[in-house]
Formats: sequence, structure tokens, C-alpha cells
Amino acid sequence: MRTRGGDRRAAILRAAAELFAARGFRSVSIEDLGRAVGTTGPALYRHFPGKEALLAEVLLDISERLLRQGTEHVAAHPDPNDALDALLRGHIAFALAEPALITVHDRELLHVPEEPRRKIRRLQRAYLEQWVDVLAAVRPTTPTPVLRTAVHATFGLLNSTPHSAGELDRDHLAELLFTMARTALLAAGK
Amino acid sequence: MRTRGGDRRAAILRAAAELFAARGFRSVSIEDLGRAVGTTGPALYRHFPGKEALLAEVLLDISERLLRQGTEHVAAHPDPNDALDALLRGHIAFALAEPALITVHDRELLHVPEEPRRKIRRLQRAYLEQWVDVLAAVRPTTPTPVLRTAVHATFGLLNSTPHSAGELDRDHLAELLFTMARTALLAAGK
DNA sequence: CGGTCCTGTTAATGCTCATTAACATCGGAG
DNA sequence: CTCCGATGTTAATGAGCATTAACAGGACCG
Repeated sequence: MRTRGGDRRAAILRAAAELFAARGFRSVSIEDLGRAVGTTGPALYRHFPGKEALLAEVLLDISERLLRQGTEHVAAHPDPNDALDALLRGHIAFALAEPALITVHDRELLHVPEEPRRKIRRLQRAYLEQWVDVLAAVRPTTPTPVLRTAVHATFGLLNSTPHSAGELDRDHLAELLFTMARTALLAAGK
Repeated sequence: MRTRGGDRRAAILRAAAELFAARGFRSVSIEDLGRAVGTTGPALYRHFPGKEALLAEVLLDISERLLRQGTEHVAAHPDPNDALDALLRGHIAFALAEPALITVHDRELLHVPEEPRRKIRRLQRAYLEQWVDVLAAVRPTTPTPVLRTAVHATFGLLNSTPHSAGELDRDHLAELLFTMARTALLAAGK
């Protein structure tokens, strides 16, 4: 029994993110995951060493994508104000496109085993430092701890997206989040 | 074996919030909860009908406290600008004082059984509507769905507190959050 | 005193679930 | 055509854990 694109694996990752976001890591069984991609539970072990490793890979993937996207945006915009806007729009686009990933991302890190968790944290920290560096260029007099905290808080604001079930259409929501986040971030610098 | 204050029950609720916040509902066993308050696991059943009911009570308590506090603040400030500031400061104080409660509050609702969940949601919605009403008085021309979403996003910002491990001291953090949230909220109204 | 409620304790009970075993099937390489 | 590796399937296995049973002591009330 072969899949056309050859990516049962990718399908599992996608389904896992969705299910973990909706019901929480511990409440999703291996059998649930198998069923979601049209196989039985144990088939999963042909693709991943175990349930926790699967979660780790989901989180690793998210963190890497965010960091890579951030790096690209920063590189593409020499002016820090432009870079900041690009970071904001990029993060918002990601959050709107992949609410499940965003949800899992800050909810389930706790269930990842020690070693991959360290790596994920490193990536998350690197992503955050990108923001801090850009922000520091815009607000040179504000102490770094303040900037770091402000960026953290901004992530909280942006990642609230999945909880705001569609009262607004995508574009208005994106615009609203952009405005709020940008003003909040700049207000943080005194 | 009697407890002096007679509140084994309250101790369990406190410990549960702490443990659920740190490790997640499903990862905390009845035995863990018992041990945390100096008894064995099953003793818990003398105070709560079960683990889910215990979680429900924790969340109910939080939601009620936030709503009550909000009501008081709104009642105490006829001017909507003052009321908004009071709501902000109140929420921030709560989040800083009880990071565990805040964490559990928006992470574990999913594990609460149907019936209490409805009640908790109603309280959360009522709390949110308090903010929306006050904000609407300050920004009369902004459509309600925008205000609602903005308040949601602001909660995301404020509740990020537990994740910002102490880079800043309490007072600076509170002030920073206040400034960011206030500007974001007001910027939302065009 | 004697009984009853309250709160604990330890020892079942049963279920869910991750993981592994043992056994198919199929497609492609030779 | 045949063999092998990749991928599935179903049936153990075993652990963890919520919940319940059965039993005990102490406080308070009469």
C-alpha cells in the first residue's frame, strides 16, 4: 500500500499538529493519529520512533520555519523600520495560515523530551533575538531586557489569533493585529 | 487527622493550579495532587467528585474572580478612560500575582467536562464584554467585532506574563504591560 | 460512654494506551 | 521471475492511573 506523493510522513505531521492543537498532546492516541491519515495506529512507528519524537518534530519544524522566515525578512530590509514591519507581517501571516501550529507551538513544548526541547528553545530564542535586534535599532536607548519582554508580550498578542474565532475576515484581522502589535512594540520604547 | 484551618480543600485547589500549570492536566496524577498537600491520592475524593471536577472548580474560581474584580473596577470609575485603566491594572495585578492560574486558565479549558465548561465560557465572555463595553465608550465609532478582537488580543498580550521569566522586576513589568496594552487597545480604534 | 460523620489509609479493579511482536503485501531492482 | 526493503495489519504486553472498596481513627453530640 503506497501513497502517491510518498508522504505519509508529511500527512502524519500535519494531522498531528491539527489534533494536538484541538485536543492536547496527551489526549490524542496513536490510534487517533493513524486513523487521521487512513492507517492504523502502529503504522506510525514506520515513520517516527514514538509519539514524543513526533511532537518534537512538529515543534522543530515550526521553530525552524519561523526563524528562517525571520532571517529572510531581516536580510531583505536594511532599514530597521521596514524589517520590523516585515517581521510583523510575516508572523501574522504564519499565525493566520497555521493556527494549529501556533497553538501547539506554545502549548506543548512541555511534553517534548529533554534533548529536542533544548534545540527548540534555542531556535525560539534565536527568533526572538532577531526581533530584539531589529527593535533595538529602532529604539536604541531602551534597555535590552525591556525589549525582550516587549517582544514576548507581542508574541502573546499575535498568537492570540487562534482564540479569536472568525469575528473578522482575514484581512481586517491581519491589519488590526499589525496595528496593535506595532504600536505596542514602539510604545514599549518609552 | 485534621487540618488546623480546616481547608484541605483550598490547599488542594491551590496545589492543583500550580501543578496543572507546570506539567499539564493530563500529566498530573491524583497521587501527585495528594502528595502535594500531604495526603495520599484517594483522599482527594473526600473533597471533589473527581479530577475533572477539580479542574473545573479551579477554572470557575479564576473566571469568577476576574469577572467580580472587573465589575468592581467598572463600577468604581464612571469615566470610561479611568475604568479602562482600572481594568488593565487589575488584570495585570492578577496575572503577576497568580501566573499559575492565568496559565491554567487558557490552557486547560479543553479538559473540563461539557457542563461546567459552558459556565466558565459564559463567565469569560461576560468579562470580555465588560472590557468591550468600556472600550466602546472610549471609541464609539469602532465596530464591536473589532473591539472584541482587540480585547482578545490584549488578553493574549497580558497573559504572556508567565512566559516572561523575570527579566524585569515586578513593577517595571507591570508598567510595561500597562503601556503596551493601553496603546494597543486605543490604536485598535482607528 | 456510644454512635455517627468526616477524613484518611491501603488494596483492588478496570481501562486506556504506547510500544513491540509476528506476520502480510507490494513494488521495484537484479 | 524472485528477492528485499518499505510499509501495513492484528494481536500481545505492560505500565500508568482514575476510581472504588473496605476498613480505621478521631471529634463532636447526645
